[in-house]
Amino acid sequence: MLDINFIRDHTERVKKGMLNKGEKSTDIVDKVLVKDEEWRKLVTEVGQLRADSNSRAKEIGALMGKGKKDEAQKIINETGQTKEKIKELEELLDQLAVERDSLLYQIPNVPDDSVPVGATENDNEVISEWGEKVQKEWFKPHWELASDKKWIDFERGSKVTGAGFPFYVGNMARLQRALINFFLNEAVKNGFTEIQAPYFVNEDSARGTGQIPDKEDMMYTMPRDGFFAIPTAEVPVTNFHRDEIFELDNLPVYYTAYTPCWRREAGSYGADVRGLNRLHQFDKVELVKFVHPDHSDRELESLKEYAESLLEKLGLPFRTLLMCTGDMGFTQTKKYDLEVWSPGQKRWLEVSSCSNFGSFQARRMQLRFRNENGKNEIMHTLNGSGLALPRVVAAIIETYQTEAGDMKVPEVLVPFMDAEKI
RNA sequence: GGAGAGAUGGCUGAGUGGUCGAAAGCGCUCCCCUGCUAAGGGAGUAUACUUCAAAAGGGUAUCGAGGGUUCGAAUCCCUCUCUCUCCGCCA
Repeated sequence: MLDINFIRDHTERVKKGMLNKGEKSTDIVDKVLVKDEEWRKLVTEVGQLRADSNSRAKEIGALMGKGKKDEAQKIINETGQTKEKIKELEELLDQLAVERDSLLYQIPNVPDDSVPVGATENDNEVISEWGEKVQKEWFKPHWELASDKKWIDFERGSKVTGAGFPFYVGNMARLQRALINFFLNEAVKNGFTEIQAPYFVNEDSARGTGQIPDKEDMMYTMPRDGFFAIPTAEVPVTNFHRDEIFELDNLPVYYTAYTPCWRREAGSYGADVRGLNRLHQFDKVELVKFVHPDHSDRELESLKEYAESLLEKLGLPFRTLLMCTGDMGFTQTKKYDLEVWSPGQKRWLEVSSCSNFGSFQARRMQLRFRNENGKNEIMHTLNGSGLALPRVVAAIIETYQTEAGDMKVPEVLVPFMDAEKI
């Protein structure tokens, strides 16, 4: 959520950001300012009433102490209406705060100035491309190879759980494990602390990173226990430090975590969802950064560059996109997507998304640090995939396939696989 | 799952209805003393919101969370959460 004071001071900028992100109307900004105005007026009023009431109570206490019960009783008799009035206004105050906050939650983060203004994915900017796209006539899509080799069992996955929950079998299970190890090792080498996180989170955590109320439908829920299956490790890892205050010297903090991710993907259909392109359960190594607000810009750049280095090491051609305002999402100030080339499908597949959230997530989570002046200040958070497995696996299968129907193992994975070909 | 104990400021820990936002100690910051080290003396040291042009200063709230009783709650009552101990179960 945005800082209400920021909205008050930069109203036009907030509105412009909303429109650029594709919101139809900015009425909500005006509404929230009105609510805030009412709330602040009332807070002062209630404060005064409570001050009166407190000073009376002190007087009574003093009189009682001296044994002057009659005088005390006199004052007690006067307090009746004030008490009722306070109660009444307190209820109104709570209600106003709830209304103000629920409006506040609906205002998206303001895009950074460097983000191109645009409405759809067509307005995203391709900022770099790496690798040579090799194309052979006999190239097959990964699902054909995977089924020939019995590497991925979609049918049994459907039987046991449902569509989008495949089994990985034999060498493919091994390839997945190799990738997870490779990604985690690389991250640790680059200063990220590895952590293992819970796979379920509670409602507060889901709210902290912004899945609630915006993207509730993306998550699987366990109503009996009040848990959500994590749609990404970002949720538990960012919430790891919820409500904490960091010492200045301890920033930045980097984490990496491997977890499965569960997404309902309601409404998805068509050719996009074939094979490994879109699953309900998939594996991902996530990267999360907690940083000083002055550094989040450059931290995003280094995060993106790190994610790119993984694809380079795997020898997979890819391109990097700077997402336009309309395609970047509610909570981000700036976002890069990495797309790997899928030669079997002849299309780009998103495998990483690196985002700067500014203070948007941190404010909800009360994630603060003690700044240069000894004051508590909201920090900035970032995250990125490093990387999501299924589409990387798809690209590896397709890129490294041989005419005989085998697959060469990418060089960096050979030590993890104990095999050069599968 | 059963039984019991507990949750107070950065930490330890006092406080069972009336100047308690909270004793004391530790830690931390500043100052003084001391030619090193050690020790000693003094002052300060929570957060959020609000008021104010700003600072200073006010005000309000916060003793796990939420509700209640009362003129007044850290203190009494109810609900919840978490932690610890014992028993049971268990990878």
